Amino acid sequence: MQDKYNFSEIEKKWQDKWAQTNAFKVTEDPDKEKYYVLEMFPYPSGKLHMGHVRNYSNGDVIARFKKMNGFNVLHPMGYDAFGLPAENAAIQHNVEPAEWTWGNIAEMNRQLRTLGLSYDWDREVATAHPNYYKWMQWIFVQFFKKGLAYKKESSVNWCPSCQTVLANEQVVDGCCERCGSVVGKKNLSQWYFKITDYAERLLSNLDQLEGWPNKVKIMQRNWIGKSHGAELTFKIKDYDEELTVFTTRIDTIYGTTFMVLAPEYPTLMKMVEGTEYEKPAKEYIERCARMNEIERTSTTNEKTGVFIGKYAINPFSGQEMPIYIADYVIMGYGTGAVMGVPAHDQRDFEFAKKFGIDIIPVIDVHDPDIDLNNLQEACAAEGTLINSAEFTGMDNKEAIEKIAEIADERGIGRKTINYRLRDWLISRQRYWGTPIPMIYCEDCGWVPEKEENLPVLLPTDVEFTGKGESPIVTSKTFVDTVCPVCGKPAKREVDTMDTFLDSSWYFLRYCDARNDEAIFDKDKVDYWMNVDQYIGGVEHAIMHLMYARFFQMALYDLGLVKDEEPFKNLLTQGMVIKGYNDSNGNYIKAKMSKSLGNVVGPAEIIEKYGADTARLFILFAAPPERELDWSDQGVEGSFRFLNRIWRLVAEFLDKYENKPGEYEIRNEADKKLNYMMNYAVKKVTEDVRDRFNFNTAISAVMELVNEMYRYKEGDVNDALLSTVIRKMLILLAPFVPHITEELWSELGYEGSVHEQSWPSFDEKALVKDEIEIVVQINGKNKEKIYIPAEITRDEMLEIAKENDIVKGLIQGKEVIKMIAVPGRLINIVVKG
RNA sequence: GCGCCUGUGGUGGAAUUGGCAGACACGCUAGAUUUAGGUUCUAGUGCGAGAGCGUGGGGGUUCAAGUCCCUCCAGGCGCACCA
Repeated sequence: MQDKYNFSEIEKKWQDKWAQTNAFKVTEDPDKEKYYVLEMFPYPSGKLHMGHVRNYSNGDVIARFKKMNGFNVLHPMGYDAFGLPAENAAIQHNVEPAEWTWGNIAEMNRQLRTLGLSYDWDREVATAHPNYYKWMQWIFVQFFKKGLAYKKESSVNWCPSCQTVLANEQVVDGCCERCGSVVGKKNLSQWYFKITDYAERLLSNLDQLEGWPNKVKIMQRNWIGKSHGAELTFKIKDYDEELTVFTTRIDTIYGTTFMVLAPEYPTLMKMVEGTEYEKPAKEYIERCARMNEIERTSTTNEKTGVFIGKYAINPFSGQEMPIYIADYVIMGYGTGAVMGVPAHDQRDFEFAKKFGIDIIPVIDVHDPDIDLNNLQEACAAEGTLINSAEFTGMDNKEAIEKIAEIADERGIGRKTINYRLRDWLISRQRYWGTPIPMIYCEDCGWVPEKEENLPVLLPTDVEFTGKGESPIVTSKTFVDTVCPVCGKPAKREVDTMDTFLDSSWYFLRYCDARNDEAIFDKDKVDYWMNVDQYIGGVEHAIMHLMYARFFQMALYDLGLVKDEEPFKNLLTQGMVIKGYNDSNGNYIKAKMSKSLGNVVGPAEIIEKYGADTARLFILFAAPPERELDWSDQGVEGSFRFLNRIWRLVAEFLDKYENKPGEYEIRNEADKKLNYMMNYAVKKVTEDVRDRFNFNTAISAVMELVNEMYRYKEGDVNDALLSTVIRKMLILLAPFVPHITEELWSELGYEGSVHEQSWPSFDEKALVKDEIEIVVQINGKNKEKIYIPAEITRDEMLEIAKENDIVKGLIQGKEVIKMIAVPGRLINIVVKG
């Protein structure tokens, strides 16, 4: 055996071998328990970064561990291959998006293989491949037929830089999630998915997702934004229209002194038409329309608005209340109309102050610090109703129920629920995406392409200008077609789908990735789904993870899958960060990024130390959910540990014969090593299986290796040492697959270390005869005593009291209490 | 503003059920090996001269608190004029 740990040679050798033998191919096996482990698939940018390496290393440990524990493991990989960068490459470098994408995928495949990951490559998918997007279009058609896809014109988020619309979820702080440009508004006719039909299920199912991090569930709950309240209808004085508002505080109805409509309120202009209020209203609405999302939603803005000359009638008090337009009311939430209760809502309070509207307190909050008749700010607390006719004196929670009930009886309102979640806008004015398989016919309207004609292929005769509409309109072959229903000339939809659709069901396609006849075979999906362990970054907490849940539910309703939820357990891994010195020389830790110059590429680490070292460092430096602080010195340390193992095995083979099996425990040294070995097996098993604490699992093996180094300097029991080495290699195999495979073969073992079953541990070896017990006096550590392990509480205390140091410390003092915790400590409480 | 998370040596982190704080690793110090550097090996390494003191600060519960409760501070994340 070579003295030197020649990682590059070893890693290449085994990667080739695994590829040739298709080592990680799996098929359905009803006799075995299945385990589906999935890492979020990458966008094929062409270059792997450390975040990818961390993601896939985590998944690979779990996959290999589960396989060694007897599970039939599905561990696939693929590419989220549609998207804007390919199109930008086309504009900037004049390369076809397809060519650019397939080239990147080939390059990423090569890089992924250098990491030694246990994927079943036969199941690889790429969403930009017609074999994949054919079924994406098929799903769209099913959704359309079920009424889940519809087209409507409305004011949408428009990114002026990407030249496309964005979903609500893709607007972050008023800016485009992708490019950071300030998002504007535009009226366009676009395709939507009715995700709001699923709001309640998306919300309530979260409770069943016990294997999901709380943080993600809370974020989804907030995003869905369920709000209990009531709708209430107001008549308008001398005008034949009613206004309906949504409110969570119908108990404050007697404190309502004005009404506010959103600038986009549909019948607004009709209300002011031909009156003196038409001009100011129009000006105000236009001013709002010009504002971008940031200006519009800034909470620091002073309230603005204009009176429209009409009065609503409070259905309970009969009072006439002026109606205003104000931009603090949003058309997208509730009804776009709000009842103004300045005494008990801060925004209404500010508005009322500015416009000199009455502030009538109707809830007594029983707080001596608050003067209800001279409020300095709105008071939103619970309390007792005042100034509220027959409801005065009622508890406000009771009043919420009662008033809604009466409104219902009178036919002017009812209890209702509102969600913040909006329907999902899925059209994109882009080329490099799945074509929406819809056709517009003058007579038949929007009709889907016939299923036998799918896929609707992306045309290749297009020009990439980067301006305005979808580049597909420039195709001479795509747009004109015939109506699938009546056969008359018709036009195809030129927009493509949001790429988040592609990634909302790829985990299902992996179950049967090469099926040309159907989206997938139901038996196969029923066997593999759900995903037992999903792993990815927390940045996907809302969009991807909610869209995928929506798809799964909709497909469930179509009878295509057997569960409503796709991902049983979710692991959200932390970012990879690295310290750097900023322009002032301060040391700052931040996410690896090109602009900060604190990037370490996987390729350079693999070249210098090998994939096993890169994996080991990443797995050892922090538990998966935390941020990972990149440290070049830490990488050196991991490399050192692998060299240490290499030398240990080399020296062993030099001196002894490898003969694992029966061995005798001859002395204390044997016993200690045997203990450490069993302890490591127990620790690694439990840390990986129950907690994904890979860092502490690795540290347990490090302790074992340290013990082996001590042990080999003494009287060596070669059968025992052979066994320890064998088990150590198996324990490390999921983390560092190449070096363990090489050493396995050097030791003369048949087959692959990765085919071995996971070792068990001997409980008996973990029982110690004598244990160390801490003796505390008044809770302070004073002495350590060694006592037999099997001993009663009373015997423990006797031994402690006989100890000279303890005796001295309690002499002349009154012993008040003695506490003995078997196996841990003794605490003697004394006075005086 | 609301919601959530995190604060432990010089550094990354450990302490799983309230029971020896600092496992393991990095770094550092000394020594050995080496012509030298590197590698490797050995010993030491929370602070303090010491009794002691130590898990962001303050308070509490308990025989016992990194862990439970209250409160404040700092950093991070999410949502945000959501009626």
